[in-house]
Amino acid sequence: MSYEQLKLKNQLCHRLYMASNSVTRRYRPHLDALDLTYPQYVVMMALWEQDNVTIAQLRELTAIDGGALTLILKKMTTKSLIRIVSNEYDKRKKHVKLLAGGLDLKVQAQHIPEQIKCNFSNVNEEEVNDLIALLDKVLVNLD
Amino acid sequence: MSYEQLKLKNQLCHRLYMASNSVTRRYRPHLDALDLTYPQYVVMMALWEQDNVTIAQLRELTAIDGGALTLILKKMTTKSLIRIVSNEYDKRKKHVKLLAGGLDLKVQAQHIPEQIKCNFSNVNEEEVNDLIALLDKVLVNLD
DNA sequence: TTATTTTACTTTGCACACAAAATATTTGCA
DNA sequence: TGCAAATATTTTGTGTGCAAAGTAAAATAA
Repeated sequence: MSYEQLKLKNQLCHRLYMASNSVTRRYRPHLDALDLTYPQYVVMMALWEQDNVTIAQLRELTAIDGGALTLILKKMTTKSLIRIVSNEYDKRKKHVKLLAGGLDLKVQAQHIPEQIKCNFSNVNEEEVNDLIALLDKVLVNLD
Repeated sequence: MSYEQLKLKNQLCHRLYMASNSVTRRYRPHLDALDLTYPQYVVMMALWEQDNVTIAQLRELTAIDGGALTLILKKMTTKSLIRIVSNEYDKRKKHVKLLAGGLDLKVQAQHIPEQIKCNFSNVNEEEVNDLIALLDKVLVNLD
């Protein structure tokens, strides 16, 4: 009956918590320049890949909570990055469309990924891929 | 000039974001039973390992933001889990001490780790260890 | 000693993350 | 047709995460 399993050093979840917060924090200076928060950046990346998706699809793609997404999209609308359009045939559904300002940001954002990689000097390309693969395995069983 | 790097599937950070949120969400039902949030649980784990630490040490151990930690400790004090005591020789420093209620929770919490592992049927013990090792490598360069 | 700087912690303001309740439509069934 | 169940999104309330400003005490410099 050792409480070994309760020690912080054995908690995968705490590692994920620290890593997620730490890495996201590294994005901040880059995203400040675009006047975006990290979740807003995630929404933008989703839209740059596929424009005119419904809010439900965006939730699926980004894994951002629905309630939070409403606020995030509202702010992005205020910044004229996107436009929300109700579906003509099913008024419950709403589509999110990029505006010119949102499209332009893609050009400014294109170098962020490689700049972020500089923060990972301690892990090589292969390890990043291993990490992504393992996280994807973890994510299979979760939501 | 492909925008390949901006695609969500290539973002380590988004994986960390999703994994951290998803895994933490899995703790919720278990922690609700103890009337703890996840960050509060992290603080408890730290204290169960080492009692009577300063708030600065707790910040170091848990990687929880200082401002947030003040609120978290306030709530834990209200629940009579801990007690905050000013250092006699340096009144800037404060020590966090477990109360009986906080100690008792350890017994109730001891089976949470193995119950959580049931959510990771898709990854084996070795993969969890690999994941932890890789995350630790990532964390070396961050804060 | 007194003034300045540093250290430890708290407060404030904003942006999520989340569960649960509310709202508005649409679908499916009697 | 009419109405209950399902779907899509928003709202509400609580709890962080974080940067920046504020406060108080201790260490250091002048």
